[in-house]
Amino acid sequence: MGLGKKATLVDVAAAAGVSKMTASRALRGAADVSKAKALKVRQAARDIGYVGNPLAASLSGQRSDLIGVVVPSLANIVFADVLAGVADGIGDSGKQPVFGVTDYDEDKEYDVIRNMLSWNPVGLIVTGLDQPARTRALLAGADIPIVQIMDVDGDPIDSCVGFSNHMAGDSMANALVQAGCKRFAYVGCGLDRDTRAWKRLIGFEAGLNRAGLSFAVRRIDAGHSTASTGKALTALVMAEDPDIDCIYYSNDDLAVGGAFHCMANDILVPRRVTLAGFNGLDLVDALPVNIATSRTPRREIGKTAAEIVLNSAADHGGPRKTQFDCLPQISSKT
Amino acid sequence: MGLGKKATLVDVAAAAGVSKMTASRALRGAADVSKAKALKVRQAARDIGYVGNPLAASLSGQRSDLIGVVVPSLANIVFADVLAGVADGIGDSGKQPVFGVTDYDEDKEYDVIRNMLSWNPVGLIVTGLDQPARTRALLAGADIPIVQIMDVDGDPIDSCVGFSNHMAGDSMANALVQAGCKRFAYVGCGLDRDTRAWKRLIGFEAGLNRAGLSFAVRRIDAGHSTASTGKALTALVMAEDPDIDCIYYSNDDLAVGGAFHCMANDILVPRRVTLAGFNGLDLVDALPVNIATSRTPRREIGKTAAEIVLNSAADHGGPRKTQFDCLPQISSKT
DNA sequence: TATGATATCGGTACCGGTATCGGTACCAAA
DNA sequence: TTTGGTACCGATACCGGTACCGATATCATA
Repeated sequence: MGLGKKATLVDVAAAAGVSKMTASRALRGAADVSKAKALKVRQAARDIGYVGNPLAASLSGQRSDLIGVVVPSLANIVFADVLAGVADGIGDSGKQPVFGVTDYDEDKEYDVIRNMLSWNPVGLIVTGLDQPARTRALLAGADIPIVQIMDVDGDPIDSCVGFSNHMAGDSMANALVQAGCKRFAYVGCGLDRDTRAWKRLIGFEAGLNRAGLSFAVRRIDAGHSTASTGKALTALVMAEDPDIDCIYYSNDDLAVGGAFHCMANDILVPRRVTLAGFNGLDLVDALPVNIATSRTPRREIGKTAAEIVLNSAADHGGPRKTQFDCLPQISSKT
Repeated sequence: MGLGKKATLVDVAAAAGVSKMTASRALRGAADVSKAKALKVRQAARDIGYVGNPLAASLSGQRSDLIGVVVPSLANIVFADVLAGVADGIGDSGKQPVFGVTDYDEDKEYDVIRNMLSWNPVGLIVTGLDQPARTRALLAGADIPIVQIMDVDGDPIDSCVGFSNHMAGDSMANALVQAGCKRFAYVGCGLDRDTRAWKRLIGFEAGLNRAGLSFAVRRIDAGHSTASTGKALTALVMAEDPDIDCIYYSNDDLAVGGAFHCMANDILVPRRVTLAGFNGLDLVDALPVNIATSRTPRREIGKTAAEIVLNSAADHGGPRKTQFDCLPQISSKT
């Protein structure tokens, strides 16, 4: 198995006939190394297959090339897109993303962040703006760039990039009222944990209120946001109040389930009932019926966040705040 | 920001009035420490908020508490489930999972694995059995447990846990033939990269051949496996050969798109045409029409893989191979 | 020729832990 | 009292890099 020890920097140095220190500098592309020796070192490194030990480098240099990314869940495609965006933004900068998942659990989030911090990354990207105080303190205490994403409704610790969930809900309500919807229901899952979905709900209600309306039915469930639960909850809601002509869901997964319920029961969408979700999943585009949604710029968010981390080494211009739009996409009832 | 230096082991040791070494032992719960001092050390650590530096520990101890997990994509819920299973299997063992994504790219896979190895993890879980030679060499050279997952059709480097894609395809073909399907089409995406999907196709064809049948149409596309592409490709296939009465997809995402196409065009499923996917997504259960699928034990796979890594420290009983079943789920045409 | 500046290098001291091994202290057996 | 064993503890040497600073060589300028 482990055929001999791995090559270290001293091996490279020996092979190149220079000191360990010069080898280190050459490999890192630092200045103050003559072209000739730099070349020789790189050659030697390649010859003996030197890989480098990030552990030692980080321990010594106080900094690693890691960028921590903390998301609440991987079961939601949305965050996969965010991660892809981050990878995009990192590009070939030599940095490397590491992921942490919190399952929407504050304690787990704290642990994950603390753990990430102990690997002294160059920066941290965390989902959401509403961490509890001790987590905020932890984040604020680490003097590396912190970028909070997916939300701008609140007080960022450092930088933040996202969209306003409140406004997204509000403008969706407007659009639906404009489209002629009269009797509204809400279906959501896991709102106790997901403060962003909660903000959308509040925003939506604000929009309704402004039009003199309010929810006829509100069904907030503890289950997972899946098509199955969306289907089941939709059945419940429509049984409870058959006159409902619009249902707003906390996200597209549930809304798709609602669409399935309608299809299975020959309820015309959107003519008879309008369904509105959130995120703008690809799935929604393919659906045989039209349901409303708001496309979230998740990939762009990930990319921008990564760029902020990368740049904040250079520009010490303090925190940056980037806000994207998140407008409703909706087809008329006809 | 960075208020003073972080507490280190020597601080703890000083506070507890013992040597650095004793503090280290006490904190790790090692033997050879008196109850009294161990208690004092732990107390001191808590008092000054000592966190510990995994970088230093790994560098010194030759071993970190990381478990690397390499998956091809996060855009596919399947791997999110695998990751969840891994987290499950790790439990509170103190180990920590780190993820790497390859995008089905061999070079990227090599890089990701090499990088992970350099953090000397306790073990590696990688997707698939068909890595190119240099990647296999890399893996084999690292003397830590390697667990290859999601596939058993081939020659594992060390341990492996998964199911037979070949058999899954074969038995699905059988089931569909039994159900009365006569004229078959295949729709798949990214087969050049995803060798497991390829194996399913081969297995499926073997099953068909045994029944004296073969594909009337085969549509292999380079796009991504999404409902949208599934929908589009289904339209193409059915236009090309209107007599098709069964379509096998490389996975559920595409199959769901196919279902959407049929719903939008009033094509009865499964009466007129039977659709078969792969993975057993939750989405499929909620769908208003019945489509066939094979439920993959992805969560169990992740969990088992993690357990193998965890245990292989103890039992040096060599590689383990765990094979799950992956049987077709299909409803009759009536 | 002496002097100072500039470009390159190497020695050494860490970074924050862990492994190793050589003491002590203490108690039972000889 | 001596001997031997056990339980516990600490000094020291690393792990594999990087930061810092002093040393050397070369070359232009005085």
